[in-house]
Amino acid sequence: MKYDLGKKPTKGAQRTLNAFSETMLKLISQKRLEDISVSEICEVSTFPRATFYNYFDDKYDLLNYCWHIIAEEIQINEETKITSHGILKVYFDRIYDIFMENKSLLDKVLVNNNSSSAMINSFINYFKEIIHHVLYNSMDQFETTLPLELLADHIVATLLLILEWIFLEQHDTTKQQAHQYIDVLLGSDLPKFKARS
Amino acid sequence: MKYDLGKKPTKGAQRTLNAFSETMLKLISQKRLEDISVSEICEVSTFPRATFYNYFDDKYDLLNYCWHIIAEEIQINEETKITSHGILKVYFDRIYDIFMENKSLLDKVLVNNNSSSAMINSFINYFKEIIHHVLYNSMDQFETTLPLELLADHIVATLLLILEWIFLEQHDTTKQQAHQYIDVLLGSDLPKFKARS
DNA sequence: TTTATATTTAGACACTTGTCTAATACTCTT
DNA sequence: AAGAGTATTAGACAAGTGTCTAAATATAAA
Repeated sequence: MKYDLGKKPTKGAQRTLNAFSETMLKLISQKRLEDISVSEICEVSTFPRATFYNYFDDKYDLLNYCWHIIAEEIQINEETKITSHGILKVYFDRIYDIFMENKSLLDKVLVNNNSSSAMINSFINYFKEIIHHVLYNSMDQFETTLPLELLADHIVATLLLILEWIFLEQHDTTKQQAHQYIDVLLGSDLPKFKARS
Repeated sequence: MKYDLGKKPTKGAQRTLNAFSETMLKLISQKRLEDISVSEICEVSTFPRATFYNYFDDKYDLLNYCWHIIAEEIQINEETKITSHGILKVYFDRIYDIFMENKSLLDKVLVNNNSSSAMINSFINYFKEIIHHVLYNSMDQFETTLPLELLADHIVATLLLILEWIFLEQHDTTKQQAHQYIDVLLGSDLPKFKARS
């Protein structure tokens, strides 16, 4: 990303960011990511290519920014301190809700991109990263003989696998049913969690 | 892949396939995948670009063929019929051995591509696919309330996660230690397996 | 309102991509 | 050794990529 999201953007910058991300979401609802060029994104957004490259490295970078926009609602942050092993389901539920809110968009995108590994990887990896980040900072809660990083990776991968199963492979599943999947795949007795002190 | 790997290749075709795959492995040991162009691959191989496109769709397709070459030694096939739940470790060990045999190559590749998600995804996804394929055909061995596809995905993802931890994130780990990781992450009592009939 | 700063823009640059053609050369069988 | 079937090749094509300039605009803060 060329543009610094740290500072709060000016009016014009925000307009430009919005235009490009909305165009991208529109285009991936209509055709395969591979068939979308930066030139086309710019034509649809009625911005010149030079402006695109002021903000993004390439179309994948813009795509990542789109996930960022969608995920902004998550509000998982360091303050969400862990009070019980139910925390995993709290994380899971937040992402589940976001995906559910954006289900019609996701479904449209999948019609054209269900076999595009670049698209799927981009999407899954984005959410893996943000969950991994918050989860790893709570890992002192866990009692395990495993390397903490490895355990965190495994938990995150498992949560995302279930979300992928539900939303990308489109197996309608209630939150309750999904919680059962978590219990089975991560151990129904959750032996890896410390007793509360 | 433009070329049909089903039929056995002629002498010339084999020579060409070898030249391109050897060049690719050489180049990814030297620089980032993103910085390698089809033109460069062709210059190093002293083949014209037209020949490249006779065989491959693009550089990612060639990369996939490279993993195919490396994985050919695996010899996991349908005949390897499952006799006990130890089968998971059999699969794991085969890939572990292949990665170990190619460790010096992997290490060189990672120097330049440790942050290239295209490279890592290509590598991991290739091996996920081949393990998934053989594993899914043995899933009647498992006793579970989960959808079989989901359980298979989870097992494969977990095995690959451990291999990624060892070989890509380069935490030296013995096969025995890795087996312990499998036991813990997939359930030390392996409750998901049917009793033998 | 002015000014410093940030953003947008047109156009040019060298380079890469994937496809196509038609001529040439190889190599496998018989 | 001849012919059928494969494989290689040069070069051209339209399109896309990412970078760079320098001028023109827009914006935020004093």
